[in-house]
Amino acid sequence: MVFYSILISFAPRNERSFRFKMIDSKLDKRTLILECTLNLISEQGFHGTPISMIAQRAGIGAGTIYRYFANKEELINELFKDIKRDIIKAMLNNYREEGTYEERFMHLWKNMVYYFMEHPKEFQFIEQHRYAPYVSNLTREESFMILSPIMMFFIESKRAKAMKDLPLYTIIALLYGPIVSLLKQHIDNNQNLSTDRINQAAEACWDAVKFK
Amino acid sequence: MVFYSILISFAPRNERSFRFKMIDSKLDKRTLILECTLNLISEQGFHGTPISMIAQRAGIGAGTIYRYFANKEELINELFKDIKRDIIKAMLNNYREEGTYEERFMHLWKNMVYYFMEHPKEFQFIEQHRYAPYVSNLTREESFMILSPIMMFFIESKRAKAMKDLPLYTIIALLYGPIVSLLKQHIDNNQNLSTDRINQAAEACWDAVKFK
Amino acid sequence: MVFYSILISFAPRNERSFRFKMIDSKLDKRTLILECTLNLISEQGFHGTPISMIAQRAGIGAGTIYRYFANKEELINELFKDIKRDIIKAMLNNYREEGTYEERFMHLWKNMVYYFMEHPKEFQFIEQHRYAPYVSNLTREESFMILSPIMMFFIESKRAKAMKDLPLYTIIALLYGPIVSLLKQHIDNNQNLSTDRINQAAEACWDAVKFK
Amino acid sequence: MVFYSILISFAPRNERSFRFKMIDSKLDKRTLILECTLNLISEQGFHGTPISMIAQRAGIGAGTIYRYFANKEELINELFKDIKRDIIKAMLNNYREEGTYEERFMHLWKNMVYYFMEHPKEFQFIEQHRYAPYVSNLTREESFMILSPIMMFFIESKRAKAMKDLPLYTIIALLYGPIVSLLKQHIDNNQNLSTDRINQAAEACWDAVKFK
DNA sequence: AATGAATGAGATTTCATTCAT
DNA sequence: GATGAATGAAATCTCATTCAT
Repeated sequence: MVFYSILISFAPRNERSFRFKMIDSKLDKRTLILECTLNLISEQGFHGTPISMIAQRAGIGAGTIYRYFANKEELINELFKDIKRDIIKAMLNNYREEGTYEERFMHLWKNMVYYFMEHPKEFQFIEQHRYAPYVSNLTREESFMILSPIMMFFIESKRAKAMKDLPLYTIIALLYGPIVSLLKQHIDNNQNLSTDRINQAAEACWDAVKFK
Repeated sequence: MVFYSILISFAPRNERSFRFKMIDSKLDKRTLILECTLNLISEQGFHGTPISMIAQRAGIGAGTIYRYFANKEELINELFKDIKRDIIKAMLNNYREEGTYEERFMHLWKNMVYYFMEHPKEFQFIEQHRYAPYVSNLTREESFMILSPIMMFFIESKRAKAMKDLPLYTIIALLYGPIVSLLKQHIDNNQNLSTDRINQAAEACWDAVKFK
Repeated sequence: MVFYSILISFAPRNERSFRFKMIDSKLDKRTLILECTLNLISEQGFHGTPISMIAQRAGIGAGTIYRYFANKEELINELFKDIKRDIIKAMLNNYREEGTYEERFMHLWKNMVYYFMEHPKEFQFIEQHRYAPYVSNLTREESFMILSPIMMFFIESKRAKAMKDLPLYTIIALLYGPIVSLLKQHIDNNQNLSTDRINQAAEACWDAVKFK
Repeated sequence: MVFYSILISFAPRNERSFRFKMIDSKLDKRTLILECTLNLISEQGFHGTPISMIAQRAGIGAGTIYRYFANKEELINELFKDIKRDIIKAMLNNYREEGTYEERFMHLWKNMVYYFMEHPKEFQFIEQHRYAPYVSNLTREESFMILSPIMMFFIESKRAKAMKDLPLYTIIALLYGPIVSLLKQHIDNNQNLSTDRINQAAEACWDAVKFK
């Protein structure tokens, strides 16, 4: 469940992350490796992407990757975490705690849809690797560390009788589940996501959870 | 998009299925291999499940697997197809074209949830392998061959003004997406799916698509 | 050196060979297996011809082959020996110990060329497997058992000062070597062997060995 | 037809050959692999020479071989091409376009015999793999690219009425065929090739093709 | 720090041979 | 006698990881 797993991984940046924006060739290379990994995995699949191919694409030596990541598992893992951070960031883009609950929901929900539409590789990667053993372990560890603004929004909405009094996780399923399905249709099945379809679906999602 | 891909694969049973219940050691072995594969993949993941391990678990020689499946890809593929057939069968279990549209929806929707709850390995496998290259090809090939009762139900519901006039694929996303999310919570995150939660979610899904 | 190895393998038929012409289903099957083996090897190469394929082509069970041949090596071996016998037989076809030495040489030499032209599979098989370890051992064992009419012809020709006084094996090389080369050209390189080319070459070979 | 296929492969040396004499560990390893392959194949036969054995003999890891050759077929192929180059080089050793045609023929012909006598493994390998599918393709591709000095020599000899007016390929068969046969006797059958026998055979070959 | 050649464990797959039917 | 399913040893090949340069 990505929505959930995204929310909970809104953890404080570690040392590495702090240096993230510095113009630091070491971190540039780290980012480069992650980008090449994402691109190659979305092109060739996980099986078809050996470390040597990532190195070649990145224009570096294979051994160099091991200066940034302990092993292939950690590389995938870090990529997963980085993408989750980006998703959260995108979803909260321009989000203000004002307006009606419906308006705020629409903002968050559509932000996510548009982010995924603009980043299909990230979407596919997250969906594909959700079940990988290392990812789920990680997720669980981080699970109760953070309560993100989005979780807060749901809780507040329920309290304010704007949303049905459903279990938090049921709400997440009702709102995030359709996003995944719509995007898979969009990406895989050529069931194009027009602005109209997005708006209709957003409304329907709200109908599912809004207080009657 | 599994809901969809499941629907369209409601093809007539092939020879194999007919002979299925015969006490036929050859078919027993085929089934045995598929079962061991499913179990091992759900335990060890796809990467952690070499052919040799499947053979060992099944108590047969590794080469024997190649008498039943041309290669590992075909084995996974056949497993995927078999599970899809079972899911469809389960969803249509006791389904009758009578009662209100809401009642009929509840029947289909809950059938699917319960099937997945009772078959978590199958659920995980289907979700995990949706992106595998062979699967998407398969899906597309079968895509327009069959119009299942479920698709018919959606179309009829719209015509009868029981459901909103949304694109068919939007409806599917709104109804199937939450199932996937709920089940992932159930299986991965220990967010248990009680009968209450299921009923609440079913109602909310209906709220999302029902004609207002 | 096939010419040589052919000559010396003109051994008395063993029990099996005696029954060869009987209408004996066991022997028919043996012959069938050998024929299919030869055909498949010439089509698919030795590597591409597993026992199971031979069995399939012959329309019999794989296990059955093991009733006729102890193992694959023996099968190839027997095929080799059978073909050698046929070649000898063909070369001596209509051969009479009369006429000039040149005439008798022409008869033998052309018989062999024509036989190979009509049996390219046999030719290729013999050439291909000359080096197989089992074959060379065999050849050596049989080597000094038989003095064939052809060897006799060479010896007599030398004695009669019709041929140069060259070592027997030199004569064989001078006469058989060009046959192999010509046939490889014919089969591989589309350097067609016309009657003219054959006659010219036969004459040239005779020029090589005839007494001056 | 090797004589021919040798002649036509007298291509300009590639990069590899240039760097050949440099003390370059990478090329040393490539050469090492080829040498071990040739030795093992001549000892154990093609079937009896798995990659792992080559690696062991070369004292390197099995995977290393795949850094130099894409697969086993390419390894054999490269070995074939390398040997062909060496043969051509040997045959033209000290060859000058002067003297009588007979003298020049003797030089070329004996050079080849002596090279093969000194390199029996190379001889056997070339003879053994002439029929391999990849080799014949190769040969054909290169077929019309090069007109070697040897072909020129034959053509010129015919024009000068030093040789009979036979088709070029017939001449090749008459001269190369006996070489193969003689060497097989020498190597397989212990029919030793003395200088006398070589000289006699060379003369006889010349008798076969010389203008009368 | 960066490289990429080398490694070798391990994966997939083939196939000669056996043996229960 | 015939069969062909089953076997499993062995072959080819891949690739994550190491380490000398």
